[in-house]
Amino acid sequence: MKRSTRKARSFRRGQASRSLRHANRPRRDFRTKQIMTIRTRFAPSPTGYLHIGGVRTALFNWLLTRRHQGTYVLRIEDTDTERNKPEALQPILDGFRWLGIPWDEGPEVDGPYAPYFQSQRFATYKEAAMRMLASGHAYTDYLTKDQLDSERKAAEVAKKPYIHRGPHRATPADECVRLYAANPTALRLKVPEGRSVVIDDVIRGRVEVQTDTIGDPVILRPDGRPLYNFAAVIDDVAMKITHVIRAAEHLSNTPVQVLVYEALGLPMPTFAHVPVVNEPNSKKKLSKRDMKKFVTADVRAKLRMVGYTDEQIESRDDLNPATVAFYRELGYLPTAIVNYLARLGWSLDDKAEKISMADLIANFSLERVSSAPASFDPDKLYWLAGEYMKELPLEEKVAGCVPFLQRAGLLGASPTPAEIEKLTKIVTAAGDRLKLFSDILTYGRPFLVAKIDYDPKGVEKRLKKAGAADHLRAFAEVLKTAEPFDVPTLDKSLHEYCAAKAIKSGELVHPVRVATTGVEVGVGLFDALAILGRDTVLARIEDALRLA
RNA sequence: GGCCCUGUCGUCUAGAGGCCUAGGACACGGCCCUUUCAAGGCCGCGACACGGGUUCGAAUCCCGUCAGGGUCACCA
Repeated sequence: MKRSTRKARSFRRGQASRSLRHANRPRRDFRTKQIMTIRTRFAPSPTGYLHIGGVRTALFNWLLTRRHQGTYVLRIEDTDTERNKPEALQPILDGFRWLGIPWDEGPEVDGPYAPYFQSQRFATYKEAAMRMLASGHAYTDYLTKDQLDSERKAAEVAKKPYIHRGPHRATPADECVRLYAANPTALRLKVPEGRSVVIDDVIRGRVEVQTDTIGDPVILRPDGRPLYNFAAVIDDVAMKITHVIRAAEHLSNTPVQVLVYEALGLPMPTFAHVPVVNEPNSKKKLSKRDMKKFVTADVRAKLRMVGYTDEQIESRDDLNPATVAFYRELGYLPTAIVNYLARLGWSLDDKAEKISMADLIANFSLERVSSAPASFDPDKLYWLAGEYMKELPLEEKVAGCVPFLQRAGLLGASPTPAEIEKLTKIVTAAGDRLKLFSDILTYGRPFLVAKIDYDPKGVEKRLKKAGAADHLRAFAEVLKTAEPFDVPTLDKSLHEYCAAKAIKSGELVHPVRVATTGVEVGVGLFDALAILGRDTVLARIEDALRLA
């Protein structure tokens, strides 16, 4: 078993290098049975938020179709009507649009294989299930939930694996059809005995599973709603999906699906199971459940800074670092998120980290997707966010900051040209310090409030220091006549003052910074003074002297 | 527990029998620059899970062990 897997893997890698070498002729060289256009799909269930791991899977699907001029489908798997809420779809759609991962077919855009909601396709599943019932590939099962549970428990007590086989397995097909017509019930797939199912996975190689280890799964509920393993197959075929690219957690479902393809005599797609995304510094899957545990004190502080109350953080389940919404709320650039996610478990070569969307599209291949799980690294995402922010045009940076300032009450609903001009100066002065749009709240605050708060630590360290007050008073006199009140002049004035008094520039720079901005950390001092303007600077120094 | 998957620096990865004294990136530490913080420059720390084979030669191929993970629903 292990042997065949490893062989398949090295075989796969051999293929990868070949297709890399002939990257200019992908269509011809692409190693699949399909010659026709590639069609992939991402099939979320409406949960109310976009999970970071799901986005990566979707991205891989999307990237493959962009590279090969294929079609990317978004299909909504909402068959579990008890759990899914219709309004829970919008955040997912919004999220993908914001990230720049549009879908060619699916909700709101439709397409030739509509509808793209499984809840609207029940007739199709029913029809297919009836065919399986008639051909003897499925059978009726009247066992109740309680009976099933006790079977399961009995197997557990006996320490035997629970492999369900219903009482009607051996019932002739026409009898099952009659039974169902008279009394509709759950339908199960009749898993063949004593053979194996082989999955030829692009990422994992050859995977072989014995059918005797697979219980007969329900494919249709008594009320006609299909189960995932069944509906997915029917839809993938109906929507002509050529490549099923999904999370590795679905690998163990695949044998069941393969049996459904076989039972219905349907063509099989190429499978690619991408490894799961793990929690930061962990070997555990970044789970959809208990995401609340990622809301650490640090995370909470950031959310509060951008304007969320504790109640909101508590009640909304998308405000945590496992969702896309979280990064959007904090002002991460979507391009950085896409780049980061693409590199998580996939690589272009031995060097590339920052890869543009165009390069991603030009070079993405399933062959270079790692087969081992990858841990999500918030630090690296943060770094990339900064890298992308550096190259964002100034006007776009300013525009990105505006909503954050408005929410914090530092800017009105419709900013005046003068306000935008000032903000542009602040953003310019902030330079590379601005990595996230929300960083403007830190760097911009001293310039946007009428009255600053003085950081007690800064006051203690810089203003109460011996000599600081005297220098501050004397330098304020210099500032009164500095003309023009701009960066070069201020720079020159301060250094001349320090030279004249024979003090190091730091002895004056630090007190002036704390006096005029209230804090020890911020944009360059002369930039700060110039933005504030002479009157404000003098007034704040005067205020500060009362604390010194 | 059964089945399946996976093991290269803390993390993401390069690596396809000799280009490996194992490369890059994030993080971390130090120094430089400097007006604080960023940014930038330089330097450093740091990994082939283990044990057997095969081979002149193994991170790479084979076997085993160990470890981690995924999954075992009338969820998806």
